[in-house]
Amino acid sequence: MTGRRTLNGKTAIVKDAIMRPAVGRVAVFPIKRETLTGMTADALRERILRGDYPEGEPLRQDAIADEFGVSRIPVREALRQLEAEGLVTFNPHRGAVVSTLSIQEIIELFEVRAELESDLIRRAIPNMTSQDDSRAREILAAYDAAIRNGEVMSWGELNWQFHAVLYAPSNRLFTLGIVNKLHQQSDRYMRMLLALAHVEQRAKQEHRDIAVAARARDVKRASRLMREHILSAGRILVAFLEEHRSARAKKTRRRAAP
Amino acid sequence: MTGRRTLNGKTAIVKDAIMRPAVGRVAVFPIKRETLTGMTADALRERILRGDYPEGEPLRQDAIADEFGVSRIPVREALRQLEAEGLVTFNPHRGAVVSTLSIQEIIELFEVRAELESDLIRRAIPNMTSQDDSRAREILAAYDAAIRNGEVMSWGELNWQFHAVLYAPSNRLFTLGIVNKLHQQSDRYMRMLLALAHVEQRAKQEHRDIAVAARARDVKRASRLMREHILSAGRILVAFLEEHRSARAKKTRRRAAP
DNA sequence: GCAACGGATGTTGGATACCATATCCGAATC
DNA sequence: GATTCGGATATGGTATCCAACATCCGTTGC
Repeated sequence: MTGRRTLNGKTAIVKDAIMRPAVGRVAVFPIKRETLTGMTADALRERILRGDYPEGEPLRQDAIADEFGVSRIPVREALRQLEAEGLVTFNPHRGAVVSTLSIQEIIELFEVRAELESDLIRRAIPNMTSQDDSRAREILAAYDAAIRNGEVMSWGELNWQFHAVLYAPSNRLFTLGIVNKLHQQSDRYMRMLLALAHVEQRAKQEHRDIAVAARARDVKRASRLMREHILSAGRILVAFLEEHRSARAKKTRRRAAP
Repeated sequence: MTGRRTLNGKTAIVKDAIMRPAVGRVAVFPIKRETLTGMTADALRERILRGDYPEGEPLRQDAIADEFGVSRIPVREALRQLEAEGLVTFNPHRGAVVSTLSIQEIIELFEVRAELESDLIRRAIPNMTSQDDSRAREILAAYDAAIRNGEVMSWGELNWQFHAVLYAPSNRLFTLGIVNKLHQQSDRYMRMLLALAHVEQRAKQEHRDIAVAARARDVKRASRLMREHILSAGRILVAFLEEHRSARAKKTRRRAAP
């Protein structure tokens, strides 16, 4: 066996399963040969993005290594990687914690996104085909279905896919990589206010409007709508966080000095 | 002794030296307590940015660990960090190499910079004070002196400082962090064509023009000049690289089949 | 009563030794 | 000439050990 089994039913990152066709048979499909470091990084990233590890949560190397059934080395390397992605913060000799963005940083995050993404869709629309249109429509449908069924989990992924489909015809992979990282950060926070129904409905309508403008190849309108879509989402999130954080700060103070 | 001595006169990252005042004396200044991983990452980053390690150069863990007088662990973590910064590329089981940006990626790099930095200076100018003006003037003077003395080494740092001083009044640290990383990548390539005198002179004049517009608090003009400054630098670099790379490709082909 | 001191304790940062495996390279083979 | 078959070599990873550091907590001293 290649993989490493957990001792007591914990998570475990398995290498097996995929790479075991029938006996004596040759594995035709290119087997996914990732390193443990990469898999650990992926697993941790997903947990952070899904909110399993909330803001400020300390990430103990031993515990994570234990849970995944690996040694501390790949865990540490994965954490370093996530640090450079902005998802994790290292305090020397005190370990890593899930990073916290200040209100100011979140404001900037959405404004940078607005800048880059309105530019991306502007460059993408001239290259769009009817295939892109129907692809966007499909994703929107899946998006709506997910909302109706209350699948909060898949929201982030579908939201990114919708944006990515609109930007893809720009053929700008480098920029898309940057924007993808920014999306990860913003989605991590957006998930917090998905419960608020009017936010979902609003985003859904804005997405629909953008798709229509793109289908009409209306560059200016689509670009403007995208910018406004991002900026308004940012404003709503910031308002929510300001209330949320000030409330939590009060509670902390009260607990500290009762 | 805290530090680790090299065995045979190699580079060595020293922890000592700084943290040893006179005997019995207390270290007043906050001693720089970085981890070896961090120091290794810094050292490697600088070497890559300075061009000591050229594009595509394989980065052997053992060799680096040896040269710095550390074990492989901090080296591997440092490399992971640099990977996420885009300076290094990992090929599973084949090791890390200094990353190479394609022409397309470099085009995008400069266009993203143009987008973000013209926006930054636009937001910064309303907050500028005469102190910022003189600070910019100082850096420009140092920049000129460096060019006159042919100090290619300090060019990248001074160039970034000039840009950073102009953007600082915007109070947008998050965006500045992104832009800083982009600058690192672009400076790495710009250094290649610093020998071309007309490029230096041109950049110098453009910087001067931008500084004048900023001093006049002319938002639109400064923003436009900055955008053009970045885009024209990008165009020159791309032209140079296209020639350079096609020439090298020919030579490689010839050597491969003589 | 309260601040300062001085251990416990636990975690990180790092070294070292060791191993399995993937990749590369050259020689032998067909 | 193309292919196959071994070594070399470097990476990815484990296990174990240790020093430095942060933090908590009880004690001391004022």
